[in-house]
Amino acid sequence: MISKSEKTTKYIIKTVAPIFNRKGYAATTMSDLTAATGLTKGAIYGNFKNKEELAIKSFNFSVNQVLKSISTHQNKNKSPLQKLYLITDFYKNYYDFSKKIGGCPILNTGVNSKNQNNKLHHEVMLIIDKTQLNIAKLIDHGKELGYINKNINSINFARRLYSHIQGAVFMSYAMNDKNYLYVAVEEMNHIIKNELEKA
Amino acid sequence: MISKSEKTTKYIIKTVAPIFNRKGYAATTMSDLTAATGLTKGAIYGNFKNKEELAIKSFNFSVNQVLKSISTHQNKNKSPLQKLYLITDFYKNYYDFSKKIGGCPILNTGVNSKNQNNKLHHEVMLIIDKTQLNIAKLIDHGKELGYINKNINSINFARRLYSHIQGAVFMSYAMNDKNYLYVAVEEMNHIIKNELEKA
DNA sequence: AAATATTTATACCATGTGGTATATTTTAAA
DNA sequence: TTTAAAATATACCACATGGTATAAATATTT
Repeated sequence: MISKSEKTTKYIIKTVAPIFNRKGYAATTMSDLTAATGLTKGAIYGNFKNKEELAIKSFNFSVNQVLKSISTHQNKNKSPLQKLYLITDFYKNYYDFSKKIGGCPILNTGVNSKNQNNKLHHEVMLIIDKTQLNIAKLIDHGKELGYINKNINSINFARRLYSHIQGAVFMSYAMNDKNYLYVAVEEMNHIIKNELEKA
Repeated sequence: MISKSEKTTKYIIKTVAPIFNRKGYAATTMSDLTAATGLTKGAIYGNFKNKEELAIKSFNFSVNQVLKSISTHQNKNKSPLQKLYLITDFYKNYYDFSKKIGGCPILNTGVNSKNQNNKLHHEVMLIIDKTQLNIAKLIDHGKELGYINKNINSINFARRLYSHIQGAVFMSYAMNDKNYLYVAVEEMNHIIKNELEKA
């Protein structure tokens, strides 16, 4: 049996996550949160220890929205190499996708939490590490199946790919221009084909 | 004759710029600024209309520190192609360099000002546009002198280069790892050599 | 249906916020 | 050296901040 507070807890996180994402931890006020949820501070503090706990759970909610969407997108193909291409393909629509959730949570929280909120920043680093590792595992799997060149360093390649994509995510966000993403995806696909794929 | 206020105005900007850069506009309080400068609010508001004006001038100060350093670094060589390599070379040390000024002002303000402060965000876009245009001009000059392949689209290449670098700037910042910059610089140099340089 | 436990609203707290009017001090001009 | 002007400090403003104790309302159990 799901309790009342479990439902409102989820409702608060879902409602509040895009606000934290867009404005950052410090700039988001409790008034923003009560206004958005239609609840009072009493209700919010009844479900969360403090603003920070809510911010961290909101960040993880936003990140999971991204990761789930990538995962779903990847289910279109079984091959690890094709799953890699499906990652870059996902980012073609990331400008519009991330707009709906208040921007890229990794980029926004990565920048906003640095030197500001160690717990949040720690969460960001964990997610980046995890994501890069997942890409590396995909590459390893591709090696095993003989699709991918075994000379390549999986984790290094994953880091390059992620860095490249985040650059385009930032540029498209800062300049309101999806084209940065399109170009970066083309470039990444080119690199995957030339460096990763076996002849 | 330089007036007293001109000196304190510059002193305030110089002192305050890294704080705005690190914390962002909203999270930086007037108390932060009076504490750092050792001046009172009366003094600060005597030299600046409001917090926003000071933030914009601080941003431009931080950006100019970066641009001047790049420019100085570029003076090591006259050739436009070599000047391009000197740009990427500059970013090898950007982790330590930007740390001194509170982080990359383009990245930080680009993210923090989006949907938060339109004037600041506008400044960021102007600087990015200007920087990309300068890179494109360098490429154009290289074409004229016969060093660079004329088939390449200068502004598109400049955008790719900038996007790639900012990705590494973000990753190194978020992950406390200079290696992202080293790898991205190597990759960019490789791309410049293969795509730009005439055989 | 009554009693109990959980959840939410109200009213408040001390402190901090950006900003300003004015007094005081410091600088420059006469 | 006196005087006018410019720059800085003080003291204050109304309002917002994160957070809490407690009362009211709502669910849940008995």
